[in-house]
Amino acid sequence: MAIQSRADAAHAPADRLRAHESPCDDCAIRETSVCEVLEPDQLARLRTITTVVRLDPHATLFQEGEPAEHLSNVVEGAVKLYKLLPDGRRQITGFLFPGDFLGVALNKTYAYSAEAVTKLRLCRFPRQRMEKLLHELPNLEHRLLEMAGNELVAAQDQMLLLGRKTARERLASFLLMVSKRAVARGQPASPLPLPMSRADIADYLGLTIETVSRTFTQLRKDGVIALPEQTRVEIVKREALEDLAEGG
Amino acid sequence: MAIQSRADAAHAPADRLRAHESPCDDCAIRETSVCEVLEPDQLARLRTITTVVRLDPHATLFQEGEPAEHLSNVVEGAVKLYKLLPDGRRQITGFLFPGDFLGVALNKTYAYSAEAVTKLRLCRFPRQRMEKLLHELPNLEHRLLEMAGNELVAAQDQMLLLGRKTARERLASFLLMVSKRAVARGQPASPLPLPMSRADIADYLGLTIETVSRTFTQLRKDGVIALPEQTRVEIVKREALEDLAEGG
DNA sequence: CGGTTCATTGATTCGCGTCAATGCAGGTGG
DNA sequence: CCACCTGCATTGACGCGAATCAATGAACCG
Repeated sequence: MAIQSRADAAHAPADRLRAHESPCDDCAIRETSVCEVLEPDQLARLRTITTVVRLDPHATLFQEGEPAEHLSNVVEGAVKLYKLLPDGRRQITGFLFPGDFLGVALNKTYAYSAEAVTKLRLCRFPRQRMEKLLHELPNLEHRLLEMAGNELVAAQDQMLLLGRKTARERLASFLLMVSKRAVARGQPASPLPLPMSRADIADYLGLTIETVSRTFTQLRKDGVIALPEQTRVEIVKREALEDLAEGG
Repeated sequence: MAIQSRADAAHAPADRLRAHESPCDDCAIRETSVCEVLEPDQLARLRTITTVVRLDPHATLFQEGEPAEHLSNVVEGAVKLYKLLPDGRRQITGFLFPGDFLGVALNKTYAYSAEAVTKLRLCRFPRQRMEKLLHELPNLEHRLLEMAGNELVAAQDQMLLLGRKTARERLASFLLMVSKRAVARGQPASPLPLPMSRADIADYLGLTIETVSRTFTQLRKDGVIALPEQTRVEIVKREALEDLAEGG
């Protein structure tokens, strides 16, 4: 698992300008991200510490254990977060999509590694300056606490999935999660683009590639989903999928 | 799984007085809980919305989906948090010990059920009044965000455990977690009281009672731990246990 | 068009779950 | 004080769901 390119590479300096030039007004994720709670003047202050960063697929944003220098807001693309065991076993703890915030926990070191799944555009904030800003903008801090709460709820759902659900139930839950988040971003619930590989899905669900593949095939044969392409799923019987996801 | 007694039962009214009478000065968990960041006058304000609650083992604090009326601080005893699937499969998402805070997420409804593992003493706060207080005491809100961050890190560790670790590795991780938290509370790292049942441990680790029991026996035969009683574990070879927990 | 990467499918294995029996401690009543 | 019950925990025999090992297929790309 080689580090392919770093967030602080070539693009960043050029893009910092861009953050100042183009106001956030025409930002697609404006109303779903952290920024939503900010008044225009507060937003302007946030923008002064913002760097827009672009990354290619497979680029490493940071690795577990490194000092946490930046927080980020995903503007475009998808990110995966994961933890590794020394022998290489991997658990993906989450996927981030546009509007998601990277680093709500505000820890001094990263608790997980992060890698670009697709081409990526981020708004990046230096952690120290962001924390200073938090002290001055209580509504921003409040918003962060709210987002942390949402993440905790999602984490608990994922524990239930990993500890107690079957392979079928896991995949059903996963597809519904991706679908719901697509809707939250104003995209159709189906057909659903799946930017991540089968290996990523497997490592997110605590399964193997083979089991994920077999389970996709099963669900397709059962008429619950369709797979027009490998990276696209159509949810045919949403209710059946929901029953499955809840163990019904 | 019957509801045996509720938090708002007999004890509460009598104990509310107690919260006013006895100051927090001689509280054993004062310096490890939320309260640690509060100035004396702030603490006094928190105390005005505090009710001390005592509960017996197996008492239900609240159930998943109920409106979240209270937040609590565990003063004495242990709590388990869990989620259920419709068919009864259960995943325990966490154990709380003295000093731990119940409800950092600040959600409108409880995302999990909570039940007393042992005799329990809690400081309980009405959520609405607590949120109002948060707006007035930014340091309290900041502390809550910090605690939410810690919970998120723990949740991610647990996902790695549930998704990728073997039964031996899970039990090793569990024992070390309990041990570390005992130390954090100023108690010895070993021998370790295990107030929860084998069923609770199983549901926390995504295993069955039988597998937990067999794995305990294994670790005992390997000389890594000793089990002087069912509810007490001695960590004999801590390093071996740590290697195991990390997949070594 | 060969090479590379990823997904699918099949055959087999294996760790943990399930089912069942036994052990063991604490509580209760005769 | 002991017989009995009851609720865990332990141990054993067996089965199953997902992992592993292996082969094939399909898309992409220089």
